[in-house]
Amino acid sequence: MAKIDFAKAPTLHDVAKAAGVSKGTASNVFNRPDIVREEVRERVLEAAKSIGYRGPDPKGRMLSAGKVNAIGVATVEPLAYFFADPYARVLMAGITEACDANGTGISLVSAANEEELAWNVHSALVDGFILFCLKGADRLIALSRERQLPFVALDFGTKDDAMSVVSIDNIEGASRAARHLAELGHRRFAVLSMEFIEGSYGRATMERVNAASYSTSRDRVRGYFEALEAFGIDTGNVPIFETLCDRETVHSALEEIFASPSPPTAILAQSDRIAFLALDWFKAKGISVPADVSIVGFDGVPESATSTPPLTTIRQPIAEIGRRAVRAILDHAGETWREKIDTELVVRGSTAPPRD
Amino acid sequence: MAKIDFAKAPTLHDVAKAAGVSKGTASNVFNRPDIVREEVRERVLEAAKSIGYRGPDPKGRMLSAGKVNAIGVATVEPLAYFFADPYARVLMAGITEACDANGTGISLVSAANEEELAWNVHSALVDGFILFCLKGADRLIALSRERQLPFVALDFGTKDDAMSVVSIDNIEGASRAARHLAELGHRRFAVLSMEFIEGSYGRATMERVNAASYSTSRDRVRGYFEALEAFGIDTGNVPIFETLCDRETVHSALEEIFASPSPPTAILAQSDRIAFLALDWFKAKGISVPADVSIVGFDGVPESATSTPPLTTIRQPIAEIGRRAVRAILDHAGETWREKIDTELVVRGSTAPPRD
DNA sequence: AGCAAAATTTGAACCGGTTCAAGATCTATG
DNA sequence: CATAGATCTTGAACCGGTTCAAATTTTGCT
Repeated sequence: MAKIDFAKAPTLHDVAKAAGVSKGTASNVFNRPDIVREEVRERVLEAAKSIGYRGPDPKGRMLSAGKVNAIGVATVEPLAYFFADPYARVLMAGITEACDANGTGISLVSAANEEELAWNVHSALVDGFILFCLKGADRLIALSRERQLPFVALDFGTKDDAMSVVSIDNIEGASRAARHLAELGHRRFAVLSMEFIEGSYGRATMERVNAASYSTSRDRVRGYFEALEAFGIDTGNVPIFETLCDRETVHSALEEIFASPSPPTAILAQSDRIAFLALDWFKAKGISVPADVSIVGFDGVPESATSTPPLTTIRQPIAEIGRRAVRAILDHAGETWREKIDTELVVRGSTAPPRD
Repeated sequence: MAKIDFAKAPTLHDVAKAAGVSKGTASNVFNRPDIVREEVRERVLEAAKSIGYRGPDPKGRMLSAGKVNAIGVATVEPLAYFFADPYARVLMAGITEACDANGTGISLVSAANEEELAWNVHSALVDGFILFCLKGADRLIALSRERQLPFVALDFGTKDDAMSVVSIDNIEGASRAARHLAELGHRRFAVLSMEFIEGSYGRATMERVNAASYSTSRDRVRGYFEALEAFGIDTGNVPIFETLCDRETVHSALEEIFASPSPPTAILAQSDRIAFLALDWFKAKGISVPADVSIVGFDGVPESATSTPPLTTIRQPIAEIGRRAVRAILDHAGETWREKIDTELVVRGSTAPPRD
């Protein structure tokens, strides 16, 4: 195995010396060749070639430029999350697209444990962060603040105004979902929500909803109820079940919901993932969707188009969110940029009028 | 919108001045706090806090350290490819896992057009590259060489010895596939290959195979034939069809293959993707797999487990390849590191004895 | 108190470039 | 031929840290 000595790489200074010019001129040869006399330019280029210099090292350029031309996408999940989760993937597609168009690089920063995350956020070579907030958003935000770089949080409801955010209108989206079902004639509902408070699940009261630390879940409930009330439905009777978006909590919520003497004919699921888990449960129980019960999801991940049945859902323009986040960093670094993007109801096969 | 002035961020120098110590001491406070007298340490920390200094800027650290603690994953596809392609995703999962474990960051570098790619490779702030070679591998390799950083190419057959490579044994893997079919009793085969030469497709002669610029395709053919010959099968009669891994070229190859008076009972597909396209075609034609014809893929992407029927395939340890590539950069920078990883036959539902 | 060893702190050099005011050289014109 | 103006080149300052030999301060002991 030939050992190559990467350390001895020649520097601009070496080139300048070899060509008998100043460092400044040598620098110009590579960055503004037009202002250097042709003869000198060629001499420098030749010298560079002869000593094996391939152009300015980005490390040096970066320091003096003060920027690295890359943005970091940060999350609390392990790095692999970016490539595994459907929502994350579509989002990243949008982010990468916008970065590509701008010649900006992307660094993935994350870490399973708190300490490493702090280090990673503090030491990432980036010009700004896009915070992919799931759990642990607060920590992530605090760390980003410390880093004193522009950052934008994604779709994360927070009361914190002093922060850039690109998000969707959860209330509006949720109310679209509920309105759709109500218009189909449904009158008995149940809500399958994401966590209101980290780690909690089970039947939730409206107090808990209002005390939510995750405003996304809270807003979606509000949106649902707003629409239902417009149809004269007593939302006090609509059960809300908090889940961890996993099989166990979703299924046990459904057990409880359908143990009722007058079970709902329509389910409002706060995410597609929850909806898919519900579809599994219905299938296992021999409950037919949408004949026996309708369900609408939220997010509009690609899989929602191909599930059985295809899922009626509220589509977030996920990729667009990614693109806008990049633009927010690139074009609005330094300001507090807040932007809300519209959602869209996508009617597919999981909703139909109630059996009556 | 409050405009925050990110430019005025205080530097280590400011802190030192404010605390009345030298820059060197201030630096030590953050990097080797133990060697600084407690009283001084606290004075510096206090000064830092009071002027809003949050710790050393990684840009500066990086320059003097000479390394950035991140590796670049480069490909010629647009960035979004990393999040879209199943093979890429599994690979990235492996890469990220290894990086995570090492506290190393990941930068994605790519570009659709040649010029930008060159710029991106030259200016990426990384300590080394993993080259995700698909098309355009040569350019990518040339660029990486120029950058004079350690790099390792992935699963890319090349005659070039002066380069680190982590790859699988294509000959061995392919021969496993063929042997499996031969052992089931098949005697009439056809090969659906990937490109031998960029952009070409259609029936291929053995000359073309041997002249392949993509050695992966070539080696797989060699592996197939090696195994078949061991069963006394005359490989001269086994048709090889080069495809672009897309619907059109795969389907037209199959049209031609099955137009024969004695069509094959077994198909050797050089990638799962090709195999999936073939499954589509068989389904459309009412040809039953594996009753009428058997097919084995190559790669073992996750989808192969859930296709209809589930695909018998040669599983590459894709994630492991990613992990090893990271280790190669991290542990063997500077040497020419070459490593071959074993494949594994995964028997599922797309192969059965021939109808006879 | 006196002195050597141990513990800290300093200051300059360096990492690899970019930038720009000032100086040097060249060109064109009267 | 002199000179203003245009064109190049230089050299020093700067980007934000780290490092280490040398200088300084403390500490431990007699």
